[in-house]
Amino acid sequence: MSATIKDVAKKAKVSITTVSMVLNNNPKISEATRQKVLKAIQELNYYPRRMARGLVSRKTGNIGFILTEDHFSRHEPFYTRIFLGTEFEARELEYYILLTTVPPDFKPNSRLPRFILERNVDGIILAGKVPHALMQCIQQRDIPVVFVDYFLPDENYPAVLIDNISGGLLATQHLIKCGRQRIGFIGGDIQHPSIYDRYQGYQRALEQNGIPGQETLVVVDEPYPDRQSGYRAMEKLIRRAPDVDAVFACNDAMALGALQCLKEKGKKIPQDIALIGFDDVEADLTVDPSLSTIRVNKEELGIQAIRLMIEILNSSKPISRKILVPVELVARESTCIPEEV
Amino acid sequence: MSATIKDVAKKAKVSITTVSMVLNNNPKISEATRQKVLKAIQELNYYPRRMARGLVSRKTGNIGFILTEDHFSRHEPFYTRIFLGTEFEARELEYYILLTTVPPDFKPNSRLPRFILERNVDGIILAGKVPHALMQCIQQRDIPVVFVDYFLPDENYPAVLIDNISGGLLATQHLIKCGRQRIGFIGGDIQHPSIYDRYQGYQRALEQNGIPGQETLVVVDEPYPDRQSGYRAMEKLIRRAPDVDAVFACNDAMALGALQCLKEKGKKIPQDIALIGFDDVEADLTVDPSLSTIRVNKEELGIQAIRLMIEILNSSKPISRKILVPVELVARESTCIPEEV
DNA sequence: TAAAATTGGTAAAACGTTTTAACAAGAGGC
DNA sequence: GCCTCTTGTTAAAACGTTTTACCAATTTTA
Repeated sequence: MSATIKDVAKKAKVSITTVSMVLNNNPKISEATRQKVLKAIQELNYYPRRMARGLVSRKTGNIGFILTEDHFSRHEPFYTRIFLGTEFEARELEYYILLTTVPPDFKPNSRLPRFILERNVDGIILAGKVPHALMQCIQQRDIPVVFVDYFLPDENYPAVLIDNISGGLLATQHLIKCGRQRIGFIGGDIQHPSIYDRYQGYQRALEQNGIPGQETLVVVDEPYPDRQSGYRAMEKLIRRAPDVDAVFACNDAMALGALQCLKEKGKKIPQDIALIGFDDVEADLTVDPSLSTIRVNKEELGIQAIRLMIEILNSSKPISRKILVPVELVARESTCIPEEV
Repeated sequence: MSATIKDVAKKAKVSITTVSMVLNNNPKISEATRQKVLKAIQELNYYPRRMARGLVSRKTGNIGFILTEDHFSRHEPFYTRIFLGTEFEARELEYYILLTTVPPDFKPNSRLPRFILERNVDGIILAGKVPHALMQCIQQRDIPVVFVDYFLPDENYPAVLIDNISGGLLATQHLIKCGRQRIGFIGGDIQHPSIYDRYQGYQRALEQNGIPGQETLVVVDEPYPDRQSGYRAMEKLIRRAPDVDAVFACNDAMALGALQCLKEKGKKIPQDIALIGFDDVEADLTVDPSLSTIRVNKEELGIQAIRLMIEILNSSKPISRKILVPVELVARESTCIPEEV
């Protein structure tokens, strides 16, 4: 078996306590003994076991990452990239990430993620919309949390968020610059803070340009923003407002659904209708025409979440900062009329 | 504080040992006491702490995942997808993955991954080529390992591998079916088992079709198979064999470099030269013409690795099975001459 | 110079489990 | 009716750290 703290103490002729104090950089230890202990540690190739340490210190060195099942699949690149961002940064800052998913319909008596039951994380990152019942369970065990790309409007939790308002503004301004005036908005549940903010940006851009908003141009009655709902919303929009000449979809998934719908209806994009999404996922480039969008740096969201979490873990007082990650317009074929050759 | 095993024992009026035995499904416990204990556990909402459990049982419930730094970045989708595969499956089988990277030039006295020093994993998955010095360190601590997409030819470790020979065969047969006869091969270090096997498949396909192999058509003196080396290898190949009419690149990164080179030289693809890669990464679709390739199910590699690892962890005797994950031809524009309209 | 404070260190308790060894109580063999 | 086996349970040791409470020696204060 490999060396334990006991072996080090014996070799350095000091007590176990002293070795522990050296390990934890306790300033009460004199330089002389510190060196003595350090030498023994090196000679024995000693390194403290995480499990022994964690049992008494109640620190695990792990950060939990929770998302709903529908947000973690090989077809959902968005949250996966955020997760990878947390992995990048956690590695840097000497933490490990434990990932788990929960069912979207998590009930108060559903089985909690194992790492919570086992007390195997110091804090939890919640990515995307999380079931409210889960939040309550976490809250009552008071484990520190950081939200990513979601937050509860009433409560004051720390969160890392996309600058959705700016994104909505950018997207809509771009459509206006392309000469469009009848600009539609299609979204999922408008109660979702991200979608709401993107909608706010849309509204503000219209106002700034003196374009009157119109209810018929806004379709936000789909519960979940995916391709299917994008298709349906687009169908509805074009039925209600046949003269629509541009569409801002609340995310790329819906935009791609809308694109399919428009193609089937024989609309030319962008000539008849310009289309812009939000997120910038890989699929945007594989469709024809390629999809303009608002680029979100997904890894950055994860990185910031880890930094914030670790700041919280090291702080004695509560922190409830919100961090806004900036976005960027990516103009592609779906909004830019190609030069005639 | 939340309940401990002690509280359960007190409530159920049994010893701590008995509770522990119930938790671990020890058959020596009578049904009556088992029920009594179970009831107490439920009433107290008890769940054993991982850290306490792990300290004595010497099981962590974690599996380490190691790759070299250059294999884990946002521009390297291949190994990232394998990693995600392990996350998918580990979640299913009640393990957590701890990810870390090591420098490609890991030296015998380099700092080992922290989870090894801390004894915080039950086994380690090694993805891609790993430094030999690292392997030796792991070996002498005898931690179970599973290789993914790499193995040491001399040693007999369990491994999950791509069916590279079949892939090389498929790719080359496809080029032959497209009517090509002067088929080049460009690869990185031919010592690398994956590249060697792809080359073997290439050779076999030529043989089967009675096409003589020619040394001038094979360029394998690049050390690392990325875009730059693909560009260089292609330059060299076309200089040595100007009449080459098809190229099989050992992976998509090199193929994409080769594609760029060919375009700059004014070659029409696939008319003048057909091109096929290996791996199937996202970028294949974003280039023009889109790149034909051999698709590797990267998540599947990760999934199989986890299954194999857990089988090893649960087995008393050593297992050194090798699993071959099948591949699939994906014919795109870079090999298929488009119909004239 | 005596009392108080500081410095550098230690023994022992604690963390929450599993594992080991031992032990009653009852069953079966003779 | 004594011995041996089984069955079910337990007390205590062990796992490898950190934390707590205390102590002796030195330095500072009054």
